[in-house]
Amino acid sequence: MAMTIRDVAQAAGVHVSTVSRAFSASHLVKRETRERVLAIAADLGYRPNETARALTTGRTRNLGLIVSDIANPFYPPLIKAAQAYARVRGYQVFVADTDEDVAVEEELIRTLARQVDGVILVSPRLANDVIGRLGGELPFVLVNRSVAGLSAVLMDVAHGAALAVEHLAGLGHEHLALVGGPRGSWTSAQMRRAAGRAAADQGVRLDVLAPNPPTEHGGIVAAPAVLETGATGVIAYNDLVAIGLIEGFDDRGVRIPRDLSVIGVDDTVAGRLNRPRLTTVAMPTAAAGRTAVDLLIQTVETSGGGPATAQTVLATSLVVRDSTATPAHPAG
Amino acid sequence: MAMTIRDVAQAAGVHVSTVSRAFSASHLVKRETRERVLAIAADLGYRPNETARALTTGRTRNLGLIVSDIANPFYPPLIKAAQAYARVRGYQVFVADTDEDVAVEEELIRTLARQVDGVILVSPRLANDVIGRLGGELPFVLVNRSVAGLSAVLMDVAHGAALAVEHLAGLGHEHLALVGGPRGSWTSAQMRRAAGRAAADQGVRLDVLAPNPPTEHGGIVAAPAVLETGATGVIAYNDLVAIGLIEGFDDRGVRIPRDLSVIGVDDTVAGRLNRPRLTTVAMPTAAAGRTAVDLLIQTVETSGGGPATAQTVLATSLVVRDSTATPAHPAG
DNA sequence: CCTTTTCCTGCAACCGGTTGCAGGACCCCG
DNA sequence: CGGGGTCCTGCAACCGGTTGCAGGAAAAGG
Repeated sequence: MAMTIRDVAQAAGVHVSTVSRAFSASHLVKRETRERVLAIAADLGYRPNETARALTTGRTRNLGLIVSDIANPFYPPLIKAAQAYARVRGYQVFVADTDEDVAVEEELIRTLARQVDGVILVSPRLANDVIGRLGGELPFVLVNRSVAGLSAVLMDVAHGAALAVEHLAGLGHEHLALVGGPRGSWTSAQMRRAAGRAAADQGVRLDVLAPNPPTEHGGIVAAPAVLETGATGVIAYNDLVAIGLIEGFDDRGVRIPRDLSVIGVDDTVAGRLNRPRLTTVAMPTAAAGRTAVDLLIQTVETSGGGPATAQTVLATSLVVRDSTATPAHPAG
Repeated sequence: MAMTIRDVAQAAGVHVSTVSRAFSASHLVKRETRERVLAIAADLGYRPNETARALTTGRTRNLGLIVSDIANPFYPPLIKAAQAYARVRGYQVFVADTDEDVAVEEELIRTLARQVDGVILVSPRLANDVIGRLGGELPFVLVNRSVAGLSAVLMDVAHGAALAVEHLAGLGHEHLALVGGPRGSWTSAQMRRAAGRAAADQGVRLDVLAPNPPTEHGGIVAAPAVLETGATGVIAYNDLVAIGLIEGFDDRGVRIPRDLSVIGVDDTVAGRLNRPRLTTVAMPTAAAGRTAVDLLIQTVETSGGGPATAQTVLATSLVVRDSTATPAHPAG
């Protein structure tokens, strides 16, 4: 079997506690003793058993990252940034996928609870009170969701939605549609409110269609309903939905951006690869991943340091590409 | 703090070992005792501490899944299938990303080693001997890589590559190019060999360009070199590279499939969304994920049961879409 | 030279479970 | 009524580390 601390102790002729301290970087052990122990450990190939260590210290140096759907291109940049940043901070990030299933989400959190020091929940679908309760048992950081008393990293999608409305209104569109996201989505609610306000300010009409699955298929399915509203500009919950919409429109002979303008949200590769290239609200996903890890580590390491909850809001911007244009039949 | 087994024992008026056995589903405890214990545990909100359990049993019921780049659309379906299937088998899958960095890959395996019962390595870039050595310390299952003595799930990309060559030759292309993948990629080596053989069989010329980063950018960069070969049909290492190539060609005024035919590998969403829709070799990724988990659990649970290494080969197929056509200037 | 500090290391309990062993209660049978 | 099984539960050691406490040795101070 693998080396244990006792094997090292024996080989070095010291007590296990000395070996332990040599590794915990304790200044409590004489310099030359520590160096000797570490040298012996190294050539015995000893590595401390993190599981055992976790049992006494209560700290695993692992973080959980829960997302609703890894296949959504919104997540990978966030995940990669979180993992890379955690690594330099000496932590490990475990990613799990809930498949958009609330029950799985809760169960996953419970399962993870004992194996990680804290969890990052990205766009969770759980109800506020459930999240709040769970937050009492384990350090949490939310991304794209705000719950009283919990730290969160928010992306200013409200501002992004407003920019989208203004962009379309500026092009001359007078009737817009908003294709919202799934039930329980904080982002969707934010968009809806901000878009509504911006539309009022700009004096344009805005119809809201929701809820919808946050996927390409959701977009395809929603396409006919959008056409029925008669809107000439559409803002979708995310890039995937936007792409689905475009596909659905295409099947009905409606061309983008000639007949209809479409805006997505997230700025994913999918939107960049799509033809026409998608106009979209860019979300700072990598920054969000890093910030979430930073916040979580901070919370974990100052445990009991009171309610050090922090909310960070990251800016969004509008990236104009080829899926938006002036309306085909300007009013008047 | 959270409930421990001792709290439950005390509340139930029994010894901790009895509580432990009540949970381990031991038939060693009287039926009514067990029911009482479980009831009390339930309303105390007790959940066994997996970390502690792992310490004595040596089993964590966690599996590691290491991929080179989560952002590559090839992985998500595999990851989702693996996680979903593992869940029904009572296991948890932790995903980690190596960022295409061999050093990170090895370090990750070492870090994970103690926290999981086994690891699935998807398209690893590590050298054979390193993998073999690591395989001695921890149960492994490889995907898209074959190393003597280790279980593996292979996708028959060789057959897929041959189909691609035959498809192009059948359309009338007489000069093909293969844009290979990164150094250390088993898949790339397989493709190369099989495509070479098929080209010879078909009596067409095949130029090989490698290595290349397995990304869209890698394709963009490789585009000029491909044009220089004068080939009229191109097979790319994967869909991402194919899409990059198409983008690179487009920048030079070369249209697909009018001027050049392009075939990808993997059948990812990216290829389906791309315009023109990508002709590609479909890989059974979801099945591979499930099979890998199955194999790994089998290996783990029959530990010491001898070298029960199994190799599973999954079939691939060619999906013809819009990025391939008859050559613009047929020879003759 | 003796007392006080400081520095280092060993001892042993503990984290939260699991499990081999032993013994008590009870039943069956002769 | 005694001997031999079953069945169940408690005891205690153990998994691989960590850490408060105590004590010995060396260094500092008087």
